[in-house]
Amino acid sequence: MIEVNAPVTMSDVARVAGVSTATVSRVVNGHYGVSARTIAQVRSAIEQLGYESSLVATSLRRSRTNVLGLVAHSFQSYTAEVLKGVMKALSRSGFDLIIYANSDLYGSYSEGWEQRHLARLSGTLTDGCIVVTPWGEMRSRAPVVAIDPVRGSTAPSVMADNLAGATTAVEHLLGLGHRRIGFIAGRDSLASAWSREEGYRAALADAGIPVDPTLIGRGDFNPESAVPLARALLQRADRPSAIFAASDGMALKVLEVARELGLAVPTDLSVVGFDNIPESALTEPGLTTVDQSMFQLGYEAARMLKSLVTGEWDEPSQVVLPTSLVIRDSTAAPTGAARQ
Amino acid sequence: MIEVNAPVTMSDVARVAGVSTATVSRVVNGHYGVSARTIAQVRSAIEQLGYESSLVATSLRRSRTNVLGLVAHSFQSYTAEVLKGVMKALSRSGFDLIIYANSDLYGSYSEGWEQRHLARLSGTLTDGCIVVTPWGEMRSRAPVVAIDPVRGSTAPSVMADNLAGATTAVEHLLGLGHRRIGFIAGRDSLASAWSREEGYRAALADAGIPVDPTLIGRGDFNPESAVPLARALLQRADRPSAIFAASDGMALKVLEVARELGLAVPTDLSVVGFDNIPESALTEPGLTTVDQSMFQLGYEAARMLKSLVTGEWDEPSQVVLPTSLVIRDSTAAPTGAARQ
DNA sequence: ACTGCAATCGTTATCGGTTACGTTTCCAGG
DNA sequence: CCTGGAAACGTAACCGATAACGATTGCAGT
Repeated sequence: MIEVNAPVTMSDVARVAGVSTATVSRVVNGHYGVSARTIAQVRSAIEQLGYESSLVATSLRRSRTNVLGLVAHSFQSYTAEVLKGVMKALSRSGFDLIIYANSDLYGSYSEGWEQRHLARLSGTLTDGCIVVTPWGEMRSRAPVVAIDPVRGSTAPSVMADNLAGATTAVEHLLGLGHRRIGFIAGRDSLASAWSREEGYRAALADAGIPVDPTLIGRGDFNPESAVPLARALLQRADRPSAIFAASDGMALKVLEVARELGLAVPTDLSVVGFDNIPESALTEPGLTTVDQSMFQLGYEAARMLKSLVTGEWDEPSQVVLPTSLVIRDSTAAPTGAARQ
Repeated sequence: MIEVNAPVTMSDVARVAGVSTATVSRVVNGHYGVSARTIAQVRSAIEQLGYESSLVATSLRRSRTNVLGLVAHSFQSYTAEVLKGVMKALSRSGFDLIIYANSDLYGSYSEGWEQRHLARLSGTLTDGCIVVTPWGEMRSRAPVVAIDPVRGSTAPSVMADNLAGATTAVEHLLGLGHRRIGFIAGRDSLASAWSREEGYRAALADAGIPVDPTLIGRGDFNPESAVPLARALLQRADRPSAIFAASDGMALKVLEVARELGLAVPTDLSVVGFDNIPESALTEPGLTTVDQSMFQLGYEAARMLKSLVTGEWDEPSQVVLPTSLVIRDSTAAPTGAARQ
């Protein structure tokens, strides 16, 4: 009779098979030095007891576990999309994935917890990690690939071509005739936030329009952070005719604020976001945004991590992925009223 | 100087602090029996070395880890939504979450791997698991909560009110005037598939319409499985004027097949799905479907698991959540041509 | 000064595996 | 018959932590 409630360990198998745990281990791992007859005995005992090796015990002793980790600072649409890409890349690769999420993700709580989790995992459980977090550079014994890294990081990373994407977005607004374009920036520490702001500035400069610092709001990619900034921009007498937000999450909040203030989009105000999260297609009006294929970000990050772990290393360590502008219904030419 | 590349263990801390590892452990876990002076020394050593306890080693020795697990058979929209709910429920609960995903999730490969992963995790790493998989009942030493369990399972589970949801969906079609309504069933082993079919039958029975077995296609919730079934149904001379699919994934494939066959939706064919995954709002036309709040499913499952793990146990073990019909543009009254 | 009990801290077994090393078995070669 | 060496297998150390237990220390009570 099989005991279902008691965990069956290797020594249980060893006892039943009449061998030592070392031999069981050799059979399980297919190592050399076990006679065919013994192998059969051990396998039969494993079958009979329903033995499964403990991931924990194995990883404590071994260096390679064939498990990769993903540590994310939050779990919204962005991360979910990234995750799908990661899973796709790991499909049939022999690597399993462990996603570690802590319970405080909804608040900003402690900045250091990703680092803590990374340390707790990478010492033993995982062969390497993908991190997607706005806080600091991660240090770890095992390889780490960052998605959307912090500014100035030289570690392996994958990111979108934020500069080009932002430039295109602003050029789109300029092409529609907008001249006063507000900007809501992302978290300053991230390379992406920086590049998106650079793109904004570059596009304006190219059009010969001086940057008005008062039209720039300092958000942090957290959607809520955009609310007061949008309110401030839109309640001004000389409000901008368009707002470019550095993320869709923030852009969607701009739409909300606009509605709250009685401004029609795109008639009274044009809004452009960045990311193209699934929700952006669902709003009314649909959000014009820069698609950065978070799926692709995850896919490439996982591919890179795999090659780092296996020691192949055949490509550059900082990958930049193209973006594309997705034009929906939140942008239009400015009306006379909003035009200055 | 801090060594970043060498993993710093408890004995490193002990050496620096001039105490034993047992004392370090006591300090880390806030146990009784350490003098204030020693605590300070140990803390300082921890700080200096950047020590983080290894999750693996800890969980091997301890019974409680304050980590819950999630094992899913695939990682599509459905699971992603569930996950968001789980994370919300775990927010600030003191429980962290580990999601284990294997690399073969894209194929159907081996039916047993969830059980294997569950065994590998629940022996040690996690205090309990949420499983969302269409295969079999899971046995584990630690508590397990199933989302959308297999039929006849008496284990703790969370599921939508599939019977009522399906009934409402079919009644909606009947109300529009449809009389020949096809059905594409889900994986037979799942309680949800069974109930949705029951709802289909019940609604027809209530309307006094005999069930035509040839109008029922046997899918398995995998979107691809719906393709040949939809083709078969729609190429018949007496094709149904409406199709109710047991999942959105399958319903979206029905839409594709209809387009391929030159049938206009909803003019020539009405389609209703079940789940309300995000994609269903994006298709053209938008899919009428039964919302089962996968977010809520995840949320409730996590809540239940928490109380099972902490031994509270204050609620029934099989939770059923309400559903609601979401009417979009894929359903309309049948036209004369399609009406029989 | 001596005993007794807490408080404090180290020693060691243990969790479930892996693996270096040692031992035994077996067979071929001298 | 003896020896050598490879194959097969067991023993025990070890991974990084926890906790039962024992040993030491400090201090109050007599």
